Amino acid sequence: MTEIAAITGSIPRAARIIDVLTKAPDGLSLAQIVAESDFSKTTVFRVLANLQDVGYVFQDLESRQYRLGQKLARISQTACRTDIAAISKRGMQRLAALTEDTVFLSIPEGAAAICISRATGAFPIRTLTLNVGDTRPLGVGAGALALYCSMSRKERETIQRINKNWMADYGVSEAELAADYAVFQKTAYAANFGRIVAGTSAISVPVITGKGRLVAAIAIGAIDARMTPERINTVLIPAMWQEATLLAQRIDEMEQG
Amino acid sequence: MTEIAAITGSIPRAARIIDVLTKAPDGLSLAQIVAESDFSKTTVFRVLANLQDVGYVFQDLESRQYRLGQKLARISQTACRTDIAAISKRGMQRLAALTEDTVFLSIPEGAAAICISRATGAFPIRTLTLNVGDTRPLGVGAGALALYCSMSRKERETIQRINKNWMADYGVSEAELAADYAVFQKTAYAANFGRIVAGTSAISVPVITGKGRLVAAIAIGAIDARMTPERINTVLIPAMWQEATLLAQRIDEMEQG
DNA sequence: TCTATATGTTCCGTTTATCGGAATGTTTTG
DNA sequence: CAAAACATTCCGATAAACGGAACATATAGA
Repeated sequence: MTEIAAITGSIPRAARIIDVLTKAPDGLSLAQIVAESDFSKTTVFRVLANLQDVGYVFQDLESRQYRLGQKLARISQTACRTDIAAISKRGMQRLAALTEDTVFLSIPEGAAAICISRATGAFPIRTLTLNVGDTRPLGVGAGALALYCSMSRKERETIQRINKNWMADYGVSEAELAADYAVFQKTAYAANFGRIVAGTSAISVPVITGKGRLVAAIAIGAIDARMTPERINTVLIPAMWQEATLLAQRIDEMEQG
Repeated sequence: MTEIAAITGSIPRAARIIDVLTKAPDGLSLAQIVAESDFSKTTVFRVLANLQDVGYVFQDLESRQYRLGQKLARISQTACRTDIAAISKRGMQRLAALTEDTVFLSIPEGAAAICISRATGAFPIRTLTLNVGDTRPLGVGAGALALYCSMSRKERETIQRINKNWMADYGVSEAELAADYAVFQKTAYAANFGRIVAGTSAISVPVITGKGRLVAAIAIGAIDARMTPERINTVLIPAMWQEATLLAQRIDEMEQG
């Protein structure tokens, strides 16, 4: 019963407009933003005026089109202290090439997992369950499950409390999550067989630095037929562990040097 | 007559809080943000809740501290399509080493100039008129003046209209700006002798790509004693033009390759 | 372990910024 | 030069934001 909740409040509206502008690096006219955002012309105009005041947006002198400003660029530089997406790129591509499946990289953020990178392999049926930028409650989906299972008991409890409703949206009960956790403890990887999208399965391993900090999870998704125990154990998991270790090392290096 | 205008409205408040968080990449507690921002606890809490909803901010699970989220990182990547600050770094450092003075790089954004990079030379008296991130109305200060003077007549008129009040804040009249423009046309560089900060002078040249697009201005600032016509013409300007040409080439390469 | 203090979260009546429709300017287009 | 599209301002009604105070939770000290 997903009520189509209308966006309300200035900040969500501003975020929506920034989102629209993000998809058009070369700028958009007021009318275009109105069309994309479904807000009234006046509202868009006023929000844009506010965003201009704070430097997040500016208006091209000739075209009058609105574009994202440098201020946002500066903010984001502190938002991602180490650019894991960039560091991991090569390893992700190696995995995708080797396995021919789709490889995802997710990081934890609060009680959510965010997909920050994706690489697709050569296999003709592609499993694109997650787009870059998508978020899931920790524990739902292979990558988010690997992250969840790699956290302390206290953290896991906090997560369950926070994500109660969100998890329900995905139809995942606490019992199922507990079962998944138990499996992870035995196999040392997270698995999700067709729970989110029927016909597709995914497995995932965590990326943990030398100091024990959980930084990400590497996941591989494919159609069920390609996810045989045989292939998982002999091909996928070894390769994933290798890349996870490599990535963890590179992150350690970055944060020291 | 600078009335201390209290920040009002959700968007400016949100921007202020994001600013505060930008200065603390490792997160801040609610109380700390309240202290830094001068908003009531309730307001900060509510704004943070909004920012969490849109993914700009998240709360660390254990420490409960608030931090900037990945969403902002992604937004900023489109905000700066070519990272001029990064590309220019070496050249800026070369200039600072050669001249021993302070080198600034500013880019135009709407009717403003934003300083996006700075390099300091060895000379013991440092001229730090601009910080990275500072904005000036186009035409005020050497860098912003070089940008202004490199624009079309139509653009310059638009700028004057938009920046009328803002320029007045700096005590720059339209007549003075017109005079500066005339000088630029003759000398091919912008100069600002002690107008903004007494005792310091600055000169600037524009950075223009092969296709004629104005992308930035390189400026050098120093105490008046170091800004002799002799030194400007034989040392500074040639070096600046060289680096400006180099930078323009590198930007062209970036945007094609 | 229990108390005290600091910190974080919710409640609620008041105020004020936000809302969108309509009117007014402004620029592009035929 | 007229008409259409587009951008900006105005305005009354309303809903969202506001902050103080009450409540809950976490941290530190006895």
